[in-house]
Amino acid sequence: MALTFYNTLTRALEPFKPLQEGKVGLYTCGPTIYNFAHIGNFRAYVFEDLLRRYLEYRGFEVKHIMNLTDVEDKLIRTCRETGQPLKALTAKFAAAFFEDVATLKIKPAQLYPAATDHIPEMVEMIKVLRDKGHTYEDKGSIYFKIGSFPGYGGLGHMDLSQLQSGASGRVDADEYEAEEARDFALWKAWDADDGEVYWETELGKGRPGWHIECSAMSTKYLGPHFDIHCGGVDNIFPHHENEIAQSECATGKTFVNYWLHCAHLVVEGRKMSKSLGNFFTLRDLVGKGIDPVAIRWVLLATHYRQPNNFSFDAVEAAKQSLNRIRDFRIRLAEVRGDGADLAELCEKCRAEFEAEMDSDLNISGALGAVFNFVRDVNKALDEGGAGVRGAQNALDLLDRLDAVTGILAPSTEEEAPAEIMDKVLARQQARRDRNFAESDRLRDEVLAAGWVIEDTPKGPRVKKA
RNA sequence: GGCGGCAUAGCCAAGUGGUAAGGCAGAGGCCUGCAAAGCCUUUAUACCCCGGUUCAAAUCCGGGUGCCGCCUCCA
Repeated sequence: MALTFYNTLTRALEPFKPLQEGKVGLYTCGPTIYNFAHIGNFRAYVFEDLLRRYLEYRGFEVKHIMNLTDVEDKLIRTCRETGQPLKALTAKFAAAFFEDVATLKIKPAQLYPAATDHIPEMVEMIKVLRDKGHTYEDKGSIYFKIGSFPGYGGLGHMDLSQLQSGASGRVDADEYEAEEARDFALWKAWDADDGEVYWETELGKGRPGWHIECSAMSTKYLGPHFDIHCGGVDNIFPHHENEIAQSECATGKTFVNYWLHCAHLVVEGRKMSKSLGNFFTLRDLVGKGIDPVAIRWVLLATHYRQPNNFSFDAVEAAKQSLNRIRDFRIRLAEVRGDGADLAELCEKCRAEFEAEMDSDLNISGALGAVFNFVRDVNKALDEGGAGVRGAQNALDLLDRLDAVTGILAPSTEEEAPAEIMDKVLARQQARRDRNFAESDRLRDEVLAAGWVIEDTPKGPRVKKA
């Protein structure tokens, strides 16, 4: 079965065909680094990570570019209010973002180009658009005339005549300077509020609009026409719509073949908002002692086009699921002797996993296949029907699937400290003496210290509680 | 006002015309000195509501209700 993606452009499932055999150009809209990213943002980045990892699993060489938006209204306001230079502010949050990416085991993109490092590229593209008659100037700012691009509205399937100016409440329409409210800024002329944030260019003194950065940088690093562009559904209109307009008008080429967008995340069934008290950054959650891999699990385990309901019950369930996988791996690692090689079970799991993932990254179905595998192999182990080779085959398969999901790795927990192990040994002696009151007392002590004892035929196993 | 998405057990979540995957939690059993882990069995007369199409619908159509999103810089 062929790898298939749902393309926002056509609103249909399409077999994936890269422009170049075996290679994929992937551009994903990254964060605006004016604050710590929240878990809703990471839902998108985790989805993109899954996409990228699965493409690599499928043998594609993926060139993944994620931009960092480091000049924008909120940033400029903060600079003005705090007196900090723009770069100092963005450097701090960029560093925080990369820490968070590592925490969630997101595979880093090959490149994270920042908007402010690509002003010349943006100026160049705006000049081309100007020369081709797609722009107009007003009070020093340059706007893109959407009426000059016949395909405008194709991605969002928007009927332009129905657009209500300012309906989102995000802008003050009265202050808007474009000829038509639907037109968008390519270049914004400097005004006093911008303070020190400006560039002197052939277009005048000012700063770029938001949309142009993605067009300029994706073209620079992936070429004018590339394979996949991702983002959250909120990016469909206007951001991606505008990117298409700019890029296709500037280069005369098709911009992107496949547009993939993920649905939003809600928390406890409600839109995440500070007033509801359900707004979380990754740091907030890790600070509560939640295993980051459990967070990754919750963000990942819902199909990307479904709304994801992040709840603490779901985190708890994910944590238990993780334990199940980790315990399973421990059990496999302890297998000794000859026995079945489990080749059939491994092959069945692999085939089901791939079939589900091929189908527009159906991760829920794919994880279902993994859990069926865990159950079937556990059963084989119970019946003494598996040997070292089988266990190794199973572990190898989990490693391969972990390369895709990032949630099937062994526990990285440390060994229990010596004083705990002393108590474990003392408990063993008490058990041999059939002094169960003492052995249970020692087990409770060990548990109180944060370690769980599981007795196995080969002796006690000690795990972090 | 316009447009789009979603609604499946206590919770999370697949399935999108042929009779409800999987996980977590719960119940019973096996194993264990007792536990834990694991295994087995079990847990939705049925998929938001009301109509309709069909031999057959969670799945298609129409109408509701609720939630989420977009309609100029939010993943």
